[in-house]
Amino acid sequence: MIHCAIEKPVLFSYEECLWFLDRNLDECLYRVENGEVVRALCIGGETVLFRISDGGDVLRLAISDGGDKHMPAVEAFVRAWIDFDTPLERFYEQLREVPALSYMPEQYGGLRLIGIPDLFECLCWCVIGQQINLSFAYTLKRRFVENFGGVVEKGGHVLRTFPTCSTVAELHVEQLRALQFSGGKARYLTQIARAFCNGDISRKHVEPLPRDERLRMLMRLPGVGPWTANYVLMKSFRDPDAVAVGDAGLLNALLRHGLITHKGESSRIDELFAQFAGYRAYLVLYLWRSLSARA
DNA sequence: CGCCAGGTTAGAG
DNA sequence: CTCTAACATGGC
Repeated sequence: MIHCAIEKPVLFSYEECLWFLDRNLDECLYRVENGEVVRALCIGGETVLFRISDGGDVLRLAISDGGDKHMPAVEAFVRAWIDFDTPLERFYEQLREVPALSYMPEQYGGLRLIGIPDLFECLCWCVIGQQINLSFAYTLKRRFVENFGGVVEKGGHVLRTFPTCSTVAELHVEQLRALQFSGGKARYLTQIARAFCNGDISRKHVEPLPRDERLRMLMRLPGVGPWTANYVLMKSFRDPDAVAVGDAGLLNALLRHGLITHKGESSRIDELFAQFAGYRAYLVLYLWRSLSARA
């Protein structure tokens, strides 16, 4: 067991981030227990288990034995996953300028944009979640991971890793249909997996491109439309201005705040987001956050 | 039973 | 380019 402490950034709330990580009880890629996050991570062919806990001014990381040499990679993953490196001061100023949103820095202060660093995982999660309610989406993801992903058992924990593209590329549509995936989702998932295996797409290819090119590259994949492409920019590439256009939850949040009176007021939405240049993705996150009551 | 859900696609006009 | 139906199923 090796430990490490990361200094928390300004405007960081362990509690808020933990709330986000724990808000859905059916998450299968990590566990939240006793205020700690436990997760498995594949690094260079090895699977290491790590644990995150609150250490006051620091975040504590612990890696289970054997994984000592992977601490730098785990630390880098956690920093990226929980978005340590975005300063939020300016965003909170922007929120305070909009009366309907001015409560947010107080209510959700320190909430960070928890990402999905792996591009393949992020795309699969989008396809799984399209046009179904979130709880069913988590059910489908669990079935997907439990049936086709990896398992690690260490120190009394059973943890799972996301299926690899080579595994998913070999799946038959009927295997996914049996898990109650629609025919469309089943086809998209296997086709996207093949695109990764073929090298038709990879993070390395997409990352260097400007936003429009990234969107275009992503939308060439089957099952990837504007919503998914922007969601991927937000959660996997950390584009600060990516907005999941037309998102059902986002529209509901805008309605609840009286920022629009009916869905389809795209010009008014554009105006609002224009005020949040540099932090549009964070505005989406905080609006999503507002849809869930505090536990 | 009906309507909506972290949408996308194919086909028609 | 815009509009529509179909997709499959759960939650309410």
